[in-house]
Amino acid sequence: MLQNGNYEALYSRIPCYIEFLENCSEEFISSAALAIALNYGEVQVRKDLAKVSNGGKPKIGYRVSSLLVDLKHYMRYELPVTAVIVGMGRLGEALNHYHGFEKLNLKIVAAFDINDQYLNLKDFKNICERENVSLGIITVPKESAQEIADLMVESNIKGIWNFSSTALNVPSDCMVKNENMANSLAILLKLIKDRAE
Amino acid sequence: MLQNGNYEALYSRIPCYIEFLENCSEEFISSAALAIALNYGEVQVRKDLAKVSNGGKPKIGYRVSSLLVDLKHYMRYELPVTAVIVGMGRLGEALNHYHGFEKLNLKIVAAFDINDQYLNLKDFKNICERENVSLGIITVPKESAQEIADLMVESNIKGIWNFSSTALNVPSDCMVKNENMANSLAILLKLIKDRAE
DNA sequence: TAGATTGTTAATCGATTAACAATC
DNA sequence: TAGATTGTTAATCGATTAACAATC
Repeated sequence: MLQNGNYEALYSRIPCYIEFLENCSEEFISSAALAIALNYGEVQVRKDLAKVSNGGKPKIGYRVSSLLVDLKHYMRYELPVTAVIVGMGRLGEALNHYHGFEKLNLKIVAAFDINDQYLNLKDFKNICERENVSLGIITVPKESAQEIADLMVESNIKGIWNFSSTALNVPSDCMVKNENMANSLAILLKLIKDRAE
Repeated sequence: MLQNGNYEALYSRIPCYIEFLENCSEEFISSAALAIALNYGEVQVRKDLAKVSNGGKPKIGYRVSSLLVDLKHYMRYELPVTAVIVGMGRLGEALNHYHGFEKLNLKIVAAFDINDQYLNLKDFKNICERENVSLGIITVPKESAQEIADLMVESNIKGIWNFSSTALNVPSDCMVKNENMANSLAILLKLIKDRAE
């Protein structure tokens, strides 16, 4: 496993900066204005931007256009990635049609399911190798999630976006990001319930 | 805004403990076994469980059944919550049919959309008040997200699960949890790309 | 020059990990 | 009693915030 810092907190804010700046018509913007718009601390914004760009100018702020270039480059948006998705239930369908992945330079090249209106899993490895797929999206029920993950690892996929509600076992050179809807909701419900006393 | 600690990290692990223990047929379990199964640190498991239950027994471990009771009670699973969902595109449909919210004691009682096969927004406030709705799920495009959020606040909703890709402005007694798919994916892509050198 | 704004250093905070003491 | 396992105290780590110095 590689070792140079994780910065997930930072990585999660950068797309928000990008989103906001894409819709910003000014030539320059200050850290204070960004902080207010995105509900972050002012110092935090300056720290984030310092890590990513070569800085703003006192009294003027940051040039929006070059900040955008720097932020996107930092996130490596310019590198295209191809993905496949396995499990074409409602969630799989939703992700497959989602607008907003294009701007990340992600292309979903194949959709698999046991339902034969989609691609058959027997062709999975071939297709992944031919299309040089590096991301796998898992939207199958938890019972079959691990076997799909195994197939993905075997097919040289480097990252898994896991929507099934089970922990996956994969070698350390394959990244897994769990996106468990029910768990995420459980956190919000706990916060709501605690506030209500 | 209430002030007694946030513990989001802890809250996000608890549903995983619960999930695992639901499918565990032993009478007792050790922190080490849980740690291995869920890929957490052993000490972290013990700290988490100490916060939630009244403890295990050295040499024996934790009683699975009472641990489950304590974990669910800590998360307040016993309190039912009613929710509404606005925006019945593919993602809205997926969430509306999602299995796994029931176990959290959440019931989605109404689905709204401008498409008139669903409920009309003009009845929103009435329905929310009648059904005592405390959670709103937003799956509309970002252009209309803020106005839906305003309507929810006005209708006394206490928490918003926001799938639109924009920051919402709400008073501090309404919790917002952002679930921005594209941003979440961006983080994973960044990690994958960095690893590939 | 004065003032606004960036950049940096130090302090705080929270979460995780390590070391070890307590207990069945 | 010895050994396994829990529980707790202290150390570490990372992220955020506060205070202030640098600069245009």
